[in-house]
Amino acid sequence: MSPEAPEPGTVRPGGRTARVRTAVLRAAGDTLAERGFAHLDLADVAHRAGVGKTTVYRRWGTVTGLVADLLVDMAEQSLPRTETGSLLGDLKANARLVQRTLSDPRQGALFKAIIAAATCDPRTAEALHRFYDTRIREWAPCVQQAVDRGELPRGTDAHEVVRAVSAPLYYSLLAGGGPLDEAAADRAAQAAAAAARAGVYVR
Amino acid sequence: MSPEAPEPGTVRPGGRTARVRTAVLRAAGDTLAERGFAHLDLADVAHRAGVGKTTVYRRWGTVTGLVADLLVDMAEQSLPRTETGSLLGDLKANARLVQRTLSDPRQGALFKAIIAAATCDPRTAEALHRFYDTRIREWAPCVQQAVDRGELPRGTDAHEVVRAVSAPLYYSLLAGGGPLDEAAADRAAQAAAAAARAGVYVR
DNA sequence: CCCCTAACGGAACAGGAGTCCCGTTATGAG
DNA sequence: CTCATAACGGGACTCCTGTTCCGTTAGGGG
Repeated sequence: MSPEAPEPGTVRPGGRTARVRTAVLRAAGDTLAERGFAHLDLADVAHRAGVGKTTVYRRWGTVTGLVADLLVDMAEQSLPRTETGSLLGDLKANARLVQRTLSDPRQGALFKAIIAAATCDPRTAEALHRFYDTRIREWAPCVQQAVDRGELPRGTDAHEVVRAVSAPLYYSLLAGGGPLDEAAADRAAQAAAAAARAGVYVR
Repeated sequence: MSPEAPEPGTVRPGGRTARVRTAVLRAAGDTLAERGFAHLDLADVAHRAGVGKTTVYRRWGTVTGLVADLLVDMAEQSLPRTETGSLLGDLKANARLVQRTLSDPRQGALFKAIIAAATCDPRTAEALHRFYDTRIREWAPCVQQAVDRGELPRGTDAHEVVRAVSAPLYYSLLAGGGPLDEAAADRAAQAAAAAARAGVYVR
């Protein structure tokens, strides 16, 4: 993201730099959620963060660059999954977590903006992939446990199952078609479980 | 879309106006696929279309407005679905159609750009919803036929099943995770069929 | 075929996003 | 504590996106 890598001297990630990063990323998230990707002005972000405009342009350069860094930050704060003991219970918990996130006005708008940014820039897309990878890795074990318990066929691709839970919820967010409520979340979980039991995700 | 509705005089949708619209929408699709949503300049679109810059700004105003009109145009040209006689065959045909569209460099990039535009503007989002609605309405009958044949439980929501086929393919396009090949298309179709057979989409 | 005017086109204009320059602050090594 | 310098901040500057003005072209009713 930073335009030029500092070669000669020492890097200084201490105090001020970290504080600026935190403030800017926070302001970026807020502004992105409110105004959306298209109407985002880096000068506005800088003003909100109480930081010089030049600083934002120097460290992140573009809107997509800023979003990419925001995603790295978001991936670091992954919440632990809950365990219910059954495959369907775990998948429903995951589905409802995603559903609540996307339904929330701020978070939903933020994700829309992030997705928009990712479609416009390869680096940001890569950051988004890594973000989802982190989330999926967190939830995959509950599928693997179901395989071990004999609830699902051997060789089931755990990651594919977890992705299958999220997919219809994101589709609702972006393409419309039905409200994004708990019923939709439960349907997503049940559909993924049914397909997995039928052996669709055996690799 | 048009900034102001002409009230007093007569509207003239004839010859020249239609020609300009066609040329501009074509140029918009090309430019959108090549440069993406973020780096789209309406002046560039106008130049490609061999049309005055002022005309584009007057009729469409913004990038999102132009994309919205492009979606109306795309929805009008919906291709007829194929019929294979079995539920899984029909769903696979649908899945592969979507997969081929999204895999194609031009079409894939175009859809990414359109989705980005839709996340930035409510009107464009509405146009995108209508577009998918058109497509889903086209394919829903094959699910309904399966219900009538007794392949699926009564009361199955045909639209939900069709959406379930597309969802994972769009998820792959936007969030990554696995190649967007024929195997992925077949998996999407099989998963939707399995979930539908299990009664997940009974309303 | 003629005329009114909807719609288009060129060019000048204005506003704002992003860049550059240079002085100031504060980090962290010695 | 001191100093070299990484990192920040303010403000002027540039260029490009979008607007406005007005003259020109062509659709379609009479």
